[in-house]
Amino acid sequence: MARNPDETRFQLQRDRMLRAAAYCFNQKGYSGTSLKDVADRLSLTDAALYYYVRNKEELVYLCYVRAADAGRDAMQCAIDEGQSGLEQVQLYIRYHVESIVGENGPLAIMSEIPSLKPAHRDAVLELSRTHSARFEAILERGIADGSIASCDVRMTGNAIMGSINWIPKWFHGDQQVAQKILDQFPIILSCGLKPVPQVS
Amino acid sequence: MARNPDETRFQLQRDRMLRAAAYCFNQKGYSGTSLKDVADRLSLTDAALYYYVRNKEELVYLCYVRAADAGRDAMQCAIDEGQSGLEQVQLYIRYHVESIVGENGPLAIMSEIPSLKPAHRDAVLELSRTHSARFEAILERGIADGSIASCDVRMTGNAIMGSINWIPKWFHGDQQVAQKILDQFPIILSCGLKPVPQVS
DNA sequence: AAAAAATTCTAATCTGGATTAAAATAATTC
DNA sequence: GAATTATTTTAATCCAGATTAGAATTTTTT
Repeated sequence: MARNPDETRFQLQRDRMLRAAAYCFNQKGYSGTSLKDVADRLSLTDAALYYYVRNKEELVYLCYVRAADAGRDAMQCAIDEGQSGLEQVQLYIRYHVESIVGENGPLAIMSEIPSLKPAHRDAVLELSRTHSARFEAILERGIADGSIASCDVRMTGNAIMGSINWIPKWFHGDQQVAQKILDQFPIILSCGLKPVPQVS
Repeated sequence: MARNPDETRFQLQRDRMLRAAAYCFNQKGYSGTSLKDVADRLSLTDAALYYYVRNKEELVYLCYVRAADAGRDAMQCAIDEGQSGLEQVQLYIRYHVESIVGENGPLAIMSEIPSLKPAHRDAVLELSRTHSARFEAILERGIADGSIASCDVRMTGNAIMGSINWIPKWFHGDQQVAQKILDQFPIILSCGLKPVPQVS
């Protein structure tokens, strides 16, 4: 009966589940969280989860796809809105961080890609590679347009993304902190990129 | 008979074990690596590992302590050798990265602290907190001596350390890459700190 | 409000991989 | 080179936590 397939009860509940799972995985690690832990956060029984996912492996997989989607969306917005390459980098950082610490719930840190089954693992790796490549393309665009100093885009990309990816390890929901991250990270991670900084 | 307790056969073999375990954990994730995986890398039986550690939990714990020690040593050298705060930051990054990608083997990424048993978890968290605090102290020293621009040291610390901590996720032993990381990371992560960069 | 479909629960089973016990081998000491 | 100690193996056991089957409940449809 739902107009939009994303509004269906099933989809909504499943999404709640993915957020609960992401929270647990980030907090207690993959092996440290049982399906019961996830179920408890939803006031459900562990067995109920199987109505939404085939098994734990698929739960992880879906968490990762969800995280990858958020990253992709953040980058797309940044590309659409930013003028220079530098601006796009800064916007991307802001938007991605926003989705990590913001209200659409925690995003799972992709710590366990290798334990996914081959098909899922390959899919996630593909998303991950594409994402990196697109980020490096932004950096190159910035170098071309002069907004970013010449640099090794592969290493620079890894450095910046690493910083972002690590956030869930130390951020635990405090909104004061969330605001600080949001304010500081785009500056910290990008001001080193400016070829001719302000002398002020 | 060994002069130095660190030279004893037992100690050496255990250290090999920790490196093998760190490699597996970083590569395949905690849950994804069985004790057999670790044992295989050493041409041993899984049961033989129990001669060196009480159980898997302790194996993880020791990996983390080892990683923490490396970080601590890197920072101590940096503090001893660097003049300005900025220089200390750059040296720390270089030394720490060196121990991550260098020959004293992979260092375990601390992804599973929460699944350690309380006593171990607390010990590792303590090491971790101390490390962060010392790094922030360096940043503050740099701000005081003018080599580092005023900034939120907590966030800046998290950003830089996150970048470093994430390296094992994408570095898999290629020594070409190792050299690049070593060359680039200190620059990427610190040049944004300079209050008055060179105009060149 | 009965029937159908969707969702959740109870109560098992099932299992991979951790762990243990005891025996076998290798290294060291005397 | 016999005795002692250190290291590794073989061959079970053991168990937390994933998974399943089927019943119970709740929601939706007609």
